[in-house]
Amino acid sequence: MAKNKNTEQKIFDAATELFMEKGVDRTSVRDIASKAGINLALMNYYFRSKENLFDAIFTNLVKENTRELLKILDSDMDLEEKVQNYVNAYIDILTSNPLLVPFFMAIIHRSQDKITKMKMISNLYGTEKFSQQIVDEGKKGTIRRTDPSHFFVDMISLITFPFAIRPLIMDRNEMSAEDFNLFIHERKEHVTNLLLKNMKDC
Amino acid sequence: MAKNKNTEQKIFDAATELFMEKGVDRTSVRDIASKAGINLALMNYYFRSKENLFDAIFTNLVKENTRELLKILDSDMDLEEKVQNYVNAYIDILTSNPLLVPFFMAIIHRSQDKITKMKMISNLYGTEKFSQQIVDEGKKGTIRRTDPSHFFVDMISLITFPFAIRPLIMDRNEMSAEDFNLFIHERKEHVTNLLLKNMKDC
DNA sequence: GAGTGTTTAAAATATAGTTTAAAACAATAT
DNA sequence: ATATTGTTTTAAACTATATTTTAAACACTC
Repeated sequence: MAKNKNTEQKIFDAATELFMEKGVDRTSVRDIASKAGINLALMNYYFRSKENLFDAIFTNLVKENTRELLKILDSDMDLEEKVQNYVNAYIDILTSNPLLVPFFMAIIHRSQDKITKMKMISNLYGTEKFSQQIVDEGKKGTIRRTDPSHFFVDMISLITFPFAIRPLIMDRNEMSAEDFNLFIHERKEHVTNLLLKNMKDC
Repeated sequence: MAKNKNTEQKIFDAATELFMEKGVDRTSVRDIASKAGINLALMNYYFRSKENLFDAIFTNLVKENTRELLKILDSDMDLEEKVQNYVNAYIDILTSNPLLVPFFMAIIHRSQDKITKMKMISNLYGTEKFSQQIVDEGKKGTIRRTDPSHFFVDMISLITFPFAIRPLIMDRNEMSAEDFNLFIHERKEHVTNLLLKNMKDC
């Protein structure tokens, strides 16, 4: 840990951790200040309010975690390779930060009014190009005709949902954090197969 | 005697709505009182505390919404019919109360410590009997050998996740609430097919 | 050492959940 | 019909904590 991180960054980091762990509403600015080792009022000095700080953190998290995924969707790989890459990359991202999904879920539920936030997560979603590719390959006959919106929802559901219910899965199957990661790792191939098999006629 | 049942129920109902809509932590007891049209102190009179009220509501919601699903899983249908019934029943329940999933997600994230709550949701999960059935039919050769825990996660993910991101789906595809219901209705068959097809060799 | 940006301490607001004490009510026994 | 009792409701107070604002202290640069 770099020891002279500037104060703004310390606040930002501490808040990020706390928001993800305990949820925005159960994190007080005192918690943030004390975790960052700074005075209470500094949060206000750097980010006018808690809500503002939250916005900054949220925007940052979305940017950090979508770039790679969108690049894959927009690339020129064929569908099969693309799905495979997307699933792997997405699961890798989430494995290295298992709280990302519950955090986003909470935000969707929490700030339905704030369309802006919605739009940002929404971009995690399929691009036009990807949808078109599914339609095209359906017409060409390389794959079964598939509704892109259902396909996309399937894919995201299968990838992300296990992280949303991670505590339940771990509890029920008596898994450690490592066990869970193993389980999730298995899902890379499992989900890819499930999705691709469904696209093929048979 | 009739009147007090009324008040208690009014509090219970108002709180249920608010908790599901805005989340537990963003709902104040004053909100509840005003929505229920009762005095602030009555909440404490009937349910000792907000957390207590929350527990009561939560327990009730779980009970209400799992009974039918567990009955299906424990029934003597063959696997194919069972999956079909489960998917349909689950989607019907969620369609008639689209906030159920986000609410449960929030709880999982919110009260990871409270094991009891975990266990309750956990029972939404596959029963032993169902898992065994998957293993058995795999051995018999009626279906491909399938890992029950992955299968179950797949099934729940595909059913419930769309509700967790409902605002996003609606926003992105410019859907009204009705459109969304239609989309979800389509998923009954879609998800069933996806799951069943994957269990067959081909 | 004046001026700048940064940090601290403390006061002022605001809102949360909970508790109290007494009034209003309903049912029943006198 | 009235007094007694237990239940339900009310308004206000209490306690705790969250958030925002203000002003002063510090430290660095020019």
